[in-house]
Amino acid sequence: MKLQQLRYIVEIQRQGLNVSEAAESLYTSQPGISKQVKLLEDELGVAIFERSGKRFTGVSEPGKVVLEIAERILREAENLKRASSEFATGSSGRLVLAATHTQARYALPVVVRDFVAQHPDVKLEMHQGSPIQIAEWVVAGEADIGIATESLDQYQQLITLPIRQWTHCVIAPEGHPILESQPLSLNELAKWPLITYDTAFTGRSRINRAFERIGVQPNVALTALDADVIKTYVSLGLGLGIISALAFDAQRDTGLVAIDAAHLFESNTTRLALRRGTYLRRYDYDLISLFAPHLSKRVVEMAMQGGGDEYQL
Amino acid sequence: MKLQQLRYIVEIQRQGLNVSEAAESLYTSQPGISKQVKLLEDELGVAIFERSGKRFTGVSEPGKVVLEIAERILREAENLKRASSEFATGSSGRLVLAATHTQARYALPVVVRDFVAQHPDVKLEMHQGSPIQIAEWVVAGEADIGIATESLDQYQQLITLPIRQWTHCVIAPEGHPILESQPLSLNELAKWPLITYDTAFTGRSRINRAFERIGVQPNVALTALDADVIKTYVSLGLGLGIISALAFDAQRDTGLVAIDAAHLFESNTTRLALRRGTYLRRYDYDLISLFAPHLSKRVVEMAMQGGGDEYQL
DNA sequence: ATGTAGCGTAGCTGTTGGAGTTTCATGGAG
DNA sequence: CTCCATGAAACTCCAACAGCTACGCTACAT
Repeated sequence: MKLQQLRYIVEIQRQGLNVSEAAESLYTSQPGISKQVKLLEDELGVAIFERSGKRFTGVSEPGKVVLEIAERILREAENLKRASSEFATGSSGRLVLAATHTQARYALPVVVRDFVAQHPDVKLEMHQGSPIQIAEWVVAGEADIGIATESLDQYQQLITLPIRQWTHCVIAPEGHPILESQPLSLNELAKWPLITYDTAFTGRSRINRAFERIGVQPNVALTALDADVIKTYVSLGLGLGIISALAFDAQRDTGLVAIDAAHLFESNTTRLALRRGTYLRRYDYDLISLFAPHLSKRVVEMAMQGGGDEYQL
Repeated sequence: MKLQQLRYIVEIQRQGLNVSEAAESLYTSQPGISKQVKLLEDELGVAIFERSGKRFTGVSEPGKVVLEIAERILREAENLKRASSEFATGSSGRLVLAATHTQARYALPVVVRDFVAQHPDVKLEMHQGSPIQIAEWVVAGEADIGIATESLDQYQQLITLPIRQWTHCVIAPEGHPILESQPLSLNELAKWPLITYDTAFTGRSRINRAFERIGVQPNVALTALDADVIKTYVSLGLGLGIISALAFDAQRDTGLVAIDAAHLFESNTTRLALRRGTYLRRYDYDLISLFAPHLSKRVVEMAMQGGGDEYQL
């Protein structure tokens, strides 16, 4: 059994059972792969793939088990390389951070600044995307750390850790009549056109749920992917905005007023996602600790080990 | 990176950093190993071993991490072979069960009989040993399943599951004066010479602790590794026996009387030990379920996954 | 000082992984 | 039904390399 052979079968599966494509993506020849697959199957004594004639048509029952274990082995092999390259290159390296707009724009700048100062030799890359994209990047190993408020709990292969809680706030242009009605209620809010986040972004699900619970259909005039766009349209008078309280800055956002809405919508928890079983380098831990001081190396290790038991904020 | 290279470095560590011995135990030549180690170190960019001149004198810091991951990879590779050989050979295979005398003699016979009937093609091997030996066999992968009452919780690499609780009983020759004193007390017991298990066997620690707690020094005249020996000497009138209640059978053990001692000594829990991260075959699960019906495949899988969270009887 | 255990180096060889080309099987379009 | 496109297997060939033997060198013990 060779690591190479395992790489081949995993890649064949990834390419939808097409050996030629697998060969291409691994920069080798199709016959070479065919041969190695055959050798592996002979050695293990089981057929990994189902064939009809010369086509691969499926993964056999034993093949499923074999592929699963093979993937684990390859992941560990990846870890081995990561771990030793960390030692080899000292503090230098590359860290890919995947985050949503909200996090990238409002929460991460300070963290990134401090991290870059602490680790000048680490190339920090930020990938911005939707929560689902973020989760998938982390699962695929394309990102080392993912940060988002939604969707991260859907993936069995992710370990997620709570970073911080936050609530929504309502923003209105100065002088808007709603500013008179204190305290703010959902019914009051529903009378106005609303501008808020797109589905599956930044706590949008909590907003929907709040209105659903009182049986009121909000008038969502416009949805956007980020608070900056929302703020722009609120300034233009198109409606009231509902955004993360993290995203409002009284200094900068002139002409706008924020009203706390913690009592209207459930609070949200920003979470950090790591791929289960991945080796974390010193600077991975450092970035996490910078972002969430309560997540010490020890706490993160526990979560990676335990898997099941959830760390509570 | 090749699996072979990982095997080499792990074996070097196992053989106390002696490359020549590692070569011998892997049936290959010393220069071959030296060369592969060097290649691996070059590829990873780190020195795995510390050398003084041409001697290997230690494992470097990165080497520790590398070796740890390498061991995981090799274990998974082992799992892959086990898994596919299970499919390849159908229901046949080999299962090594390590147990103490008490278990092998009194608890396992029924289980083994049923298992053999269920799986005529599986070669069942029993290794009898001390609890510590059992634990080490399982850790080393020499035994698939270990069963004992003591010591199993000392090993981080083992998953242990509770099988059943049992208590001790006192055995005496018929007509012995102690049979008059009901209920039995520790102080009463301490007046007679006692015959019981050797240290670290079958709940002996509980026996010691009970006497310690009341500050009485028991007169242990003889210790043995198993209940059969103890019973023999009790029959000869050398003293009173303290054995597992499992080991007494009123039918067979004529001339002896057992007195329940559940109120004198803490109860003991027989545990089953598996190596963390090992692939279990269908018949491994079957044997476990036969022995402990509450340990269904699902429960065992949970324990293997979770690791931390303990299943309670 | 000297012997020995034990690793590295050199050179050789058999094995094998992979490239290139050809052949064969399948399934879909006309 | 025929023909063609797709895609896997078969075969040959070659370069790379793992591993072996022989030998030299270093560290350490006596």
